[in-house]
Amino acid sequence: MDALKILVVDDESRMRKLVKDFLTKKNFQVLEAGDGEEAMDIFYKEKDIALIILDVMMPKMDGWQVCREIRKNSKVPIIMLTARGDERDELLGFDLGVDEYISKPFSPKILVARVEAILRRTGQDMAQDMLSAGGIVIDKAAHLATVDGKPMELSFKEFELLTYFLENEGIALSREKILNSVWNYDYFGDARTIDTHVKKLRSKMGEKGEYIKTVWGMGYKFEVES
Amino acid sequence: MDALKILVVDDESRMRKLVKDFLTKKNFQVLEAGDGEEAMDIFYKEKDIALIILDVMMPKMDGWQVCREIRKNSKVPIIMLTARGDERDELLGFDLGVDEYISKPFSPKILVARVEAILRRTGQDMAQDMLSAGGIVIDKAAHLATVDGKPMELSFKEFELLTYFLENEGIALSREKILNSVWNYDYFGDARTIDTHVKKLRSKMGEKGEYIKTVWGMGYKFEVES
DNA sequence: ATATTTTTTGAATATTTTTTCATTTTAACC
DNA sequence: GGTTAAAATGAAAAAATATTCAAAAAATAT
Repeated sequence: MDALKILVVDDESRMRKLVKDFLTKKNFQVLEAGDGEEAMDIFYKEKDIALIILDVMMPKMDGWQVCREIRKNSKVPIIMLTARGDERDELLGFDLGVDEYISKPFSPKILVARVEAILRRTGQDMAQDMLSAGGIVIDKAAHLATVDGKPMELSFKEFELLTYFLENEGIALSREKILNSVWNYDYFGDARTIDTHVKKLRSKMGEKGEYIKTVWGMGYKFEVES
Repeated sequence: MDALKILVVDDESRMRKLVKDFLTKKNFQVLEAGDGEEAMDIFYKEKDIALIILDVMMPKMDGWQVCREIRKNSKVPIIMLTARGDERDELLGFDLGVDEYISKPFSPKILVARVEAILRRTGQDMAQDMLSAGGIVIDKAAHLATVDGKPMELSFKEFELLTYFLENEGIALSREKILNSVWNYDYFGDARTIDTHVKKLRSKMGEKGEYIKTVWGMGYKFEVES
């Protein structure tokens, strides 16, 4: 999984470094720009910037201008760094499509929290780990599986197994293959243990348990209808 | 600390619901009135309304009348919802002591921004860093958490942990992840220490302790209901 | 310094999951 | 149909994991 790119725009290099340090620690890739023009350059060159942190006060092209310019082409989330208590700014900003404000001075912790919250909200985070087929939905982030909207109470292994099935919809999977993927590769117990798990899965899935089909002399296959 | 009360007056219930939804999310308590008379009733009955959002066009008693009536006794901030581009209205309104205009149709985001700006301006603010879910409210600024309005006595770590849970509502969190976020990333103690904190949190949260769910073989998840 | 509170640790206990295994049922083939 | 191999089932043992408690250690306040 690649790190998400965050562009930090501020004329003070110390501030950039501070923010960068904290975001880097959280496994983001941080790009820096010292002024608005540079920011635009980088933004257009790099195709996949996930979020921009923008200081309002900058020489040449200020934060608002940069924001306006970017909004012409992109909906990338923008966090503005403002001086404390300037609500006029905020009003202006919300019209421009700013996602969040953080007033200086701020704690890096808050910054990081907001960044993560926004990325989560805009669904860019963790690649929206969702899977679905035939009314069964798997939300990896929540570690939750539902049938027709109703949550199933699955154990860890059951969840993993069902996920593996969904990821390989329509493909016949040998017990060996399942064992190697869902269990550890060095596992060496009885292959029949899979049968038991399949049994439980099927029963917890109700009538949709039929989607897990037995492939005789071979293993199992997840398939919706036919 | 109690949520601030906002009175929304509009004859269209759909509009009221829309506004209510957004404000509720930001942790305001929203009261609704379908016409001017009802609005006056509620305003006099409830002593501490922090702000009123008032539609101009209403049957019986229109927005102006309501505004005039309220201004006889109170300086509570008033936001008027007007049809687009009716400047005559605005002129009239400023004489009457209207604090802000928002012309329909508006984006709820803007509405929320204005509301918060006004409350900040009039010093009633405190909305800042609030989080809430399922009757649990966290005021980061005050470092205070409440269940159904009743404050919980949380230690520092407990507070941080609960905050982290709220910030990641619905997401399964591994112990490792929790450790890295709530504790320092270089912390290297026993992961069981989380369990102990969870236990205490749950007990202090009363029956809502159930919202912190155990994700077997994985960690914990904060989730309301279901 | 001393007292108090918070945080962490470690071990006992409880719970849940996973695996095993014997038995029954099912499918494929003659 | 009868035979055989494979899969489904159910119950129970084994393993893994979570909860709880009490006490030690650390941090804070007095």
